Amino acid sequence: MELYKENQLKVYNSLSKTKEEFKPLTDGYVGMYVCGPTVYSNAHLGNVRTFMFFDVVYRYLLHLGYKVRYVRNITDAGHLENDADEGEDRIAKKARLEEIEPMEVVQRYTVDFHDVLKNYNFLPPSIEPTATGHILEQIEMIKEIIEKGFGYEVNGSVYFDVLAYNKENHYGILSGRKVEDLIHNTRTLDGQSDKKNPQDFALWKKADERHIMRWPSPWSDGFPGWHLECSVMSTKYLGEQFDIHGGGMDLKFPHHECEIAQSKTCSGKNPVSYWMHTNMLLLNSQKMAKSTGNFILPNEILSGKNNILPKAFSASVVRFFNMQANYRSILDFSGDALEASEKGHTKLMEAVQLLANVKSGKTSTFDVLAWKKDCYAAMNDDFNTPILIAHLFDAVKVINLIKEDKASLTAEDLLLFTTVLYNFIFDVLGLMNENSQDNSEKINGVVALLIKLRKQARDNKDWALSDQIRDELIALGIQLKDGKDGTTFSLN
RNA sequence: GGUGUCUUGGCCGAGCGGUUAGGCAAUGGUUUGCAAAACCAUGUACAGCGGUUCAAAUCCGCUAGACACCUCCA
Repeated sequence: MELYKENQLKVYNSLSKTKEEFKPLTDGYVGMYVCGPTVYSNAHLGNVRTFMFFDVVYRYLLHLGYKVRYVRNITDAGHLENDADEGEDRIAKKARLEEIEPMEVVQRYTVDFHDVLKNYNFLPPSIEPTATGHILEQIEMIKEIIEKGFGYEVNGSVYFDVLAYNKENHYGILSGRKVEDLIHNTRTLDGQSDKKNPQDFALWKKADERHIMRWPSPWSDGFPGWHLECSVMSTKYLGEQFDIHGGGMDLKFPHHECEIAQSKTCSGKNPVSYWMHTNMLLLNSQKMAKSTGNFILPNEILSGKNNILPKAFSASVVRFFNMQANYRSILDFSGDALEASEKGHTKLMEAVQLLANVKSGKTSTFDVLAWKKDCYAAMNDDFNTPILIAHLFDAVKVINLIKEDKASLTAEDLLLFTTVLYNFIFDVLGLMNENSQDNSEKINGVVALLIKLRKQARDNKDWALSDQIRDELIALGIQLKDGKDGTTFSLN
């Protein structure tokens, strides 16, 4: 039997602002769409926090036995700078600055993005569509919106008529806004707009002569508005209605609001059952953002080449750090916090390694079934990874007690225990045991030899020599650990 | 100005009406030739004020502070 049948997942829905029982539209199948990056620069750690959380959502859904179609787009056109209607296409701007082709920018940062995802052990989504690959579909959708009376053309550009939509619908339903309030509080923009009212957003923008990213359309040579691509691609690959739509909190308004308006205009239905939003990652108590320069790049953490952290950290530690906080909470990034996570991560992984050599006993002193239930309960409760990790440390304690002969598990329990632990650490959380991968055969052999020599010295009470071996190894980053059953080591 | 979220022990961070979250650090102990590492045990909290309740970190109100969105943003 599939695990999802015995695990009732609860999901916090941003739309209802409550935790709801998760019921897919089609039993056993889940459609999930997550707003991906705009590839006009490197994805920073704040961006990655969102993708990392949904990676865990994806992993857990798969673990539960759901068949998941996970769509995460790449925005490679149509994402405008400043005001969505007066600004300049982000990709095109970067290309002009760097004097390269727009698609060269797209390629460079897409490759970088994928490099980061690989380093951080992400599962690839089922489909990773691009905006430029769906210009035709976007034009079709604009036509449909115009036909239904919610889009209008002015000077070659097409806008969505928010006030018309709001008569029968609630524009602002997701972000808790009212159109009337928006009208009062919208800042006056300097550029003259073709729009009927400032809340309207662009579906298609006419490109001026210098604009290099452009496509022909019934209205003008131009490019699609940013909000459109997600409506188009989610509908195309997941249908008019699908289960989960994810993204960062900052996309709630206006991006997701616009998506709802566009999709609902075309299909007449609410497109998404569960809206999930991740909270922001802070650096120096401020939101990480490309525009302010307040950010750190994921690969800079791995290399240690940055001005923020005292040293390099592994991808798995960064994952662990992220998962120790709830995705709906603001998380403050700092070197101290990462270092604390690193130690906890090491403790966890060392216990996992110990587990491989643990022998079963006649009785079980630990209730493995109850523990397993707790682990699932944590994840079933809106993907509560911090609670899951707390339970994983219960397991660490048990493993260490077994090592000290103060606890035991029967063969059957030990197998279950190991399976569940591995499932959650590696399959669901996507952590990696880098330590074991780093130890090459040769290093293992050499250190084993030194341990042997040191043991001989110690047996002869030649403390000077044994301490020399120990101290010089530690200087090289190799930590010897004297235990009851001999000496082991770990690399720092 | 509008809207929303948040303020937990030395630090990070769960909990969201009654039971020890967890990690890091600290203290004591076990272990060790001495150490390191490891393990075991332990403490200090819920921004302030007021209210509801048998019971509040948890619900309500006010005050102070922080952050976010309202304009591109994961």
